Amino acid sequence: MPRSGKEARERLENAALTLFAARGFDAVTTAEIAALAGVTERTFFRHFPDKREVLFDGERRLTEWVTEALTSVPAGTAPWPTMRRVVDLLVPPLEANRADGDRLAAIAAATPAVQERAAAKEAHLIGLIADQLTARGAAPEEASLVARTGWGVLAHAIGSWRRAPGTRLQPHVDRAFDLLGGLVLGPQPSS
Amino acid sequence: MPRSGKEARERLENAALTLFAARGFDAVTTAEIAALAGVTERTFFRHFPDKREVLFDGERRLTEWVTEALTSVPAGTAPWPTMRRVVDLLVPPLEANRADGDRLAAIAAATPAVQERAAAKEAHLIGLIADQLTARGAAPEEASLVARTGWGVLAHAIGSWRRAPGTRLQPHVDRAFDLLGGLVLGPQPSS
DNA sequence: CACGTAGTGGCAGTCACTGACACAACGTGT
DNA sequence: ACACGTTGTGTCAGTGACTGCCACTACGTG
Repeated sequence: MPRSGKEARERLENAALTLFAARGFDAVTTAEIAALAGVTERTFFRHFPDKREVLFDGERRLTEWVTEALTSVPAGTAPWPTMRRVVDLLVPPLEANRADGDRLAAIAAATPAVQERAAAKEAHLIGLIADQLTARGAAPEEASLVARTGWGVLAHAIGSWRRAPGTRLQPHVDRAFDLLGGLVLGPQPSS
Repeated sequence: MPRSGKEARERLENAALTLFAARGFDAVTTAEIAALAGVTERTFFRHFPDKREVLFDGERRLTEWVTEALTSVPAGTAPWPTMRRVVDLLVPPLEANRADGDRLAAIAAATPAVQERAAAKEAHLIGLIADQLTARGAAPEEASLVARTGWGVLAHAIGSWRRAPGTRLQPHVDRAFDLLGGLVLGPQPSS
């Protein structure tokens, strides 16, 4: 009885998150998720390519935020300032969806398989940023390094933000960028 | 008939690499690998926790190289110069084992599951470096950022090294570090 | 009211991976 | 020479993620 197709997908997602929260990712079977959502296991795999992907449904927006941030930066801006601006633009949506991020981080911390998927998504996103920077005129080599480093700074900032409850993300981002600048400049290697 | 236990493991690894090279990772079953190695499928899983891990057996040495490099840096050295030195020390072993790295990269490029595992291993290694930097007296926040960024530079250098056949790794590393320094310094953001 | 389409159920099957038990090869001590 | 613990292995049954195939049912459109 296909009401709209999207309803089933949402029921599946809710069922999965509920069960994962209650018993952990590994102790839940896809059949159970489907049963709680009122559909068949087969239908689960019609909406999600695999069991882990249910957790990353909200992360699709992250890609959109990144793309939107990139297009909003004036053309002609150099790669590194562009990346810095993109990170700043990502702060508001990330703060607004902290709950989702925390939930995913909690499950990932307890589930290697989920951790792997998260790491792969991150790597993929870095590649996407590098491609878009290149499309904006940056040298490919430079774009890749900027994307890696800039995202690394953001990821680091998010990490310390998560470990400091009650704080805002932006200061962590600023501190991380400042720290990076100080490191690369400060202790000048003699070689 | 346990000759030494290690023999079987090596036969399994060779069998797996042979089959993967011939037909691709996904088209090979663990039963086939075991059969070619002259053992049972069960024995395969006694030597390797899962199918993908056969590919990363050589990567165990990477962790050792990193640890050795870190311990060889004189105590008291600041985090960022330490990281820079570690990367330099990793160049020789990485160059010596380029074939292994290329083989793994080729399979990973064609197999998402292997790519995921590689990304996860990289993330884990970054965490390990951060921990060891912290143990050497660095502030945890600084250690984490240094490990992320330094490894990012190395990964980027390895990437361009792979795309430039016949070149040495060290120049790519030097160029990446210089490029990073120029970026962070050069175009000073007005904000 | 016929008709194409999208979403679903049902089913059989593959494959990665695990637990439990029994057995064979070795090393060691007596 | 013999008992014994250890280690590596074979065998078997089982779970669970994931897929292909076919039939069916709701729905929108003309």
